[in-house]
Amino acid sequence: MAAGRPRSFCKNQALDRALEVFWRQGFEGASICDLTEAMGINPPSLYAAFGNKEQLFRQALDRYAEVYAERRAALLAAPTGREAIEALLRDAARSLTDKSSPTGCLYVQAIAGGGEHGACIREMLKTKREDSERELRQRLERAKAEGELPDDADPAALARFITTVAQGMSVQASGGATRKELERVVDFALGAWPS
Amino acid sequence: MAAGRPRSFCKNQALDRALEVFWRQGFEGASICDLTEAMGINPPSLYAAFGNKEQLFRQALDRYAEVYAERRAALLAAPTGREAIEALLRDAARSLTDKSSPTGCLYVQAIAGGGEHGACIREMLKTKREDSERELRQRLERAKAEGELPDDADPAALARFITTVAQGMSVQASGGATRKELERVVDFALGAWPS
DNA sequence: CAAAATATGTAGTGATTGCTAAATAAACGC
DNA sequence: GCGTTTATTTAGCAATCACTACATATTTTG
Repeated sequence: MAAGRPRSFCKNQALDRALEVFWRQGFEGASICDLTEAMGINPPSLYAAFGNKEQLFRQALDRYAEVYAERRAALLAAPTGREAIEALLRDAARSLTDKSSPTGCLYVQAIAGGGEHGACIREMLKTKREDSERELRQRLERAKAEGELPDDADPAALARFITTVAQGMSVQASGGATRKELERVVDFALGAWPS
Repeated sequence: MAAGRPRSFCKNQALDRALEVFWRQGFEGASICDLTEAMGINPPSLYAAFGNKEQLFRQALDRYAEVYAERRAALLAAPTGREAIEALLRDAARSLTDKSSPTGCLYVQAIAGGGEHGACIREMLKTKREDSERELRQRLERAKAEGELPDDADPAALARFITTVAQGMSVQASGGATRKELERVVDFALGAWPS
C-alpha cells in the first residue's frame, strides 16, 4: 500500500507539549486552540494524529504515567522499605515544587472538573492512582516478609496513608508550598512508621 | 426612597444551590445555565443579585467558609490538642465521604482549573486554606504552652502536616475512598504525634 | 509519468459560553 | 392615579468551544 505524505512533526514531542498544557490548565481549561498552539500544529493534524481531545488527554496521561512509573520503580528499589518510602516522599517534595514543570501532580490536579467527560476521565485517573498505590503496597509487603515491619502491620493501609500524604503534598504544592515546607511534612509522615 | 419590586427568591438559598453546583462541577465546569437552573432563577436575576460568575463563586465560597469555620472552631475546642486534632480528622473522614453533599473539600477540589480567572480564584482559595491552617496552629501552640507537646515541637510544622493529610484525604474521597479507609489514614496520621 | 494515499493550511461548522438589551411586572412615595 | 424604582421574562448578543469539509501539498506505488 502507498505511504502518503509523511507527518511534519514528532508525535511524542507534540504529546509532551500537550501534556504540559493539560497539566497547567486542566482538561476543561485547555482549549484546542491552546493545545494546537503549544504543539505547533493545526487542528486537523491534531485530530488526525490523536483522535479527539479526550483521546489526546488519555495518551498524554499514559506518557506521564510511563515516566513516573519508571521513576517510582527506581526509588522503591531502595534496600529497605523505609528507605524506599522516604526516597519516594523526598523525591515528591522536590519534583512537586520543581519550577521547570507545572506544580503539583497531574493525577491529583485533574480529579476536579466535572461535566460529561468527567466520569470517564475520573475512571482513567483512578486506575493510574491505583497502579501507583499497588506498587507501594507490594514494596511494603516485601518489607513485612523481610521482617522489617511488625507482624500486625497492614501494608495496604500503610500504602494508602503514604499515598494520601503524597496527594496532600501535591495540593500543598499547587497552593504555593515550598520544598522545605514539604520536607517537614515528610519528616512527620515518616514519624508514623510502625515499629 | 422608593423600594421597587421585591426579589422573588431567597438570596442565601440561591447561593447554597450555586455552591453545590460549583462544588460538584468546579468553577469552569459550572455553566451559567447549570447555575440558574439549580438556583431557580433567570440569568439577569443572577447578575443583578451577585454580579458575575466569579463574584458568585466568591460569595458561595465565603458561605462555605463560614459553615466550616464554625464547625472547625467547635471541634478544636476539645480539652486537649490531641483530642482536638483527632476530632478534626475523624470529622473530615466522615464529612468528606458523606453522600448528602459532593465528595471532597471544595477548597481542595477548586485548586485545579487554570485559565484567566484561575489566578484570582487561586489566591482567594489560598487565603481560606491559610485561615484554616492558622487556627490549627494556634490550637497547637496552646497545647504546647499547656505542656502537652515537647519543648522542641513545632506547632506550625505540625499544623501543616495535619492540613496536608486532610487535603490528601479530600483527594482520596474524590477518588472514591470510603469512610473506613479514611479512618485508617487518620490512625496513621495520629501515630505521627510528637511525644 | 500518472494514480493512490496521507498530511497540511484555510476557513468555517453548529453548539455552547458568559452576559445583556428591551419590554413587562410589581412594589413604593406622593 | 402617577411617577419612580427595582425585579423578572424573553430573546439574543459577540465570543469561544470542539471539531471538520475542502482544496492543496507531499509522499510512495506502479
